[in-house]
Amino acid sequence: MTQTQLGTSDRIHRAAVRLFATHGFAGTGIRKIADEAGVTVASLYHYVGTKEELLERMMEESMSQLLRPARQVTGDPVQRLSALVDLHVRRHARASQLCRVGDTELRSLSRASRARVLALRDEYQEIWRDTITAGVAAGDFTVPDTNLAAIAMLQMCTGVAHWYSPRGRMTLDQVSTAFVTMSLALLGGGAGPHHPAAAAAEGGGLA
Amino acid sequence: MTQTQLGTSDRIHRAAVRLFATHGFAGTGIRKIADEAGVTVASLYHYVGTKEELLERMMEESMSQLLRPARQVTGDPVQRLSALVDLHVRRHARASQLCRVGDTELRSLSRASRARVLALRDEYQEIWRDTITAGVAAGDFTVPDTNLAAIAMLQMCTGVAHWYSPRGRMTLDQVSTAFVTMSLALLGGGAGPHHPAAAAAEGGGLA
Amino acid sequence: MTQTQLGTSDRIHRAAVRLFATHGFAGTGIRKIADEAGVTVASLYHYVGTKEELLERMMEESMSQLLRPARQVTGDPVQRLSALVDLHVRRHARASQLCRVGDTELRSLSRASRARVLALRDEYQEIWRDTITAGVAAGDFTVPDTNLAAIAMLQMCTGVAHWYSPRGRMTLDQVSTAFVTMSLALLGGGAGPHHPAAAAAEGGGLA
Amino acid sequence: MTQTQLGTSDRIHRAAVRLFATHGFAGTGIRKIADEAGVTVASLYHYVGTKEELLERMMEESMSQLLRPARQVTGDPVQRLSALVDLHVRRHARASQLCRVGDTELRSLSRASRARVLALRDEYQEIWRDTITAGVAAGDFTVPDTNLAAIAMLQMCTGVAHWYSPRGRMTLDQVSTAFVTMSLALLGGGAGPHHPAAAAAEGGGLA
DNA sequence: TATGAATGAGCTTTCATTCAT
DNA sequence: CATGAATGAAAGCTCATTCAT
Repeated sequence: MTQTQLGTSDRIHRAAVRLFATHGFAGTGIRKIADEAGVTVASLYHYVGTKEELLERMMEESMSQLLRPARQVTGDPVQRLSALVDLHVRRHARASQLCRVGDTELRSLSRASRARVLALRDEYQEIWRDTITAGVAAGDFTVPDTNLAAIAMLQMCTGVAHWYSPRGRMTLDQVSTAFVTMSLALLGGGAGPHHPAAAAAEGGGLA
Repeated sequence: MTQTQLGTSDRIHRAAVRLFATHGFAGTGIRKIADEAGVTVASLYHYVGTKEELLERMMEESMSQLLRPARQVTGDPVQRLSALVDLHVRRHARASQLCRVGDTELRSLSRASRARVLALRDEYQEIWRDTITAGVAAGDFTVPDTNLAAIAMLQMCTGVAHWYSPRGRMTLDQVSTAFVTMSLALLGGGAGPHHPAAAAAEGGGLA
Repeated sequence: MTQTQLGTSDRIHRAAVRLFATHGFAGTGIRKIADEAGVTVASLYHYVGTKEELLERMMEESMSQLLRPARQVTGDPVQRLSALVDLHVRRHARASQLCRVGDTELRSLSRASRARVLALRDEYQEIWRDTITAGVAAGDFTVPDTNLAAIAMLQMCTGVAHWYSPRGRMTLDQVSTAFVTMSLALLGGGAGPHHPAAAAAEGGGLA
Repeated sequence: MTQTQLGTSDRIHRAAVRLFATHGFAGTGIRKIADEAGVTVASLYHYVGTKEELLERMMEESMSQLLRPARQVTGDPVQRLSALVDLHVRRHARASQLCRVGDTELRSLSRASRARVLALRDEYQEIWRDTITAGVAAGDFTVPDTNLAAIAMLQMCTGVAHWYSPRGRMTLDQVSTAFVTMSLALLGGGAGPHHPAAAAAEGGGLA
């Protein structure tokens, strides 16, 4: 019910995401996209413009949908870090194809739009870095190097997009919980009761 | 001075690695490879077979140079895990282009050679998994899920190939040490004195 | 005047027939076909598929246009044989280029479509063989070997495609009559009044 | 015993004949010829020169080995015609590959050497025509058109190269006899005792 | 809104040939 | 004698894109 009768433009975008994720931007022809979306090539150009424009929109969407919720994370460093991991993991599991494209195809963007996407990414990483820095300052975390830890954890959580399947061995909740646990461990803090899902499930108390 | 007079075949392969890493397999034309290597297109075909054969050789080399030393890691679980992280990080820092290709271009291989590379990769991951399992059994590690931990750590260490630069803020030794520390933390074990580089540095080994 | 405004696809096919007949399939480049047809190479591919598909269509058309009328030949063996020779000679004179391609380029077909064309050819030859066999049974023909005679006569009549010209010494009617005469002689029957053209000319048929 | 230790040049020529006959001149690469002959490409050039030179020698050999014995045929028209058919059929059966190349690849020759080969072919056809003309004058043959008969019969006999196999249903003697019989029938003369093989077998009398 | 037609530039690969050793 | 190396040209085919209708 949420989305009946997908619009033509959306159909094209979905097809493109699927194909870019599977074969890469350079490895995907617009003919294949049009076929997959069930439109003619000329129609494709009518709706979405250039192949690169398709990618640009995809990349910016990919990054901003990660960034927007991250901006609103609040709480103490442990809570914030947990929330960031949770958001990142869930999004990379649920929108894995889009996330994979976002991760891989920076190189395929024009200089101008690469800069735009990089700015978003930098802001996103900054949020992670700041959280860790705050946690270290508060004595919650102990890491060899703040920046390194941020990058390492981001990479670790991003990997989810490559293997998660809703039909897999673990539920998404379990996966997310595990990643929060591992992340907090990595940061030298105990794997406390701070997992957002757990918190939500419990009813919120610190316990 | 270390390597004078690179052979033509090697020059081609280096050029291909560089370009595949930067623009992807599909995004790289053989003309560009030939140009970069300083040979004509026809000469390129005299030395290497198809563009895909170029990739195949690259991928298999990439995986086996990771696998070979990993097979010979010994010691208790903590030592072994530390050594695996060290090897992985160092290789991804030193041969970052090749490693990036190895990571990204599985999709560009034919079914047959993809299977061959995947077999190597599976063996490699198995070594990590086994080490973690052993560490858990020995009481050294505590993880939410062994398999998940292995994948997560691999992903985390692989990321090094994307940002490490010899002219960066940290030396490779520092980077490696930091990753070992974070890995052991993630596994719930203390960051003891087991880092190979550290061990070598303090214990007064041969060199 | 007979055919105004040839379609693009037809222009391409005609050009291909002309060139394949003259230089052979392997000796003809698609660039030359496109030039000859007055289109760009890319346009050529918009209309026809592969170069091989061009040949396939040509070969099947070549054989079926020979086979279709042959299937409907009726009368006593002498009449039927005369009609077969007449049809074969006329077609090889009128569509000489297509027939030459049909004769020469079986080797250039893929296994699959070669089989398809060979099936048509076999059926065609079977009609000739059956006619001769019937004539022998009826006492009209005397040949050393039925199969040999069929092949020999086919080859003989096929040759017309190599030398006939509408501006030559003999009219097509004369050529056809001569081949019917020689064929019946070869078969040991008199060159009676059974030539289709002759019959039409004398008997005062419809036209 | 007749030919042990084939010379390199001969090996190359045989390979070329085989391949040209099967795939055509334009469809055969020199690399394949070299491979088939077991030499390097450079060696091939050392021994036989250009691909076109290879074809030229082949074509001229093909025609002159047909022409030379034909020049020496003697006897009355029936005997001569019978001998010509016998020679043509036997050669096209025994050297079928070379004959097929000779028949098909005139188009692949340069203008100059095509002229040379055509001169030989014209002389050869002239012998056939003269024989038929003489037979007609002598009252032995009756044909609608001398030239047409010559061409038709040549084409008919040439066909042998396309289907004869030493492991086939009929011996070469039988095939040749049948073609002589059919030829004489075509020419309106009885299938008398003039077949060369038969004559040789009998001991020569007219009977 | 929708599409068939059209195209220049590019793709990967093979071609016949030469030449230094 | 023999060969690996090298090459410009051409092969068949696909590319992303435009445009008239």
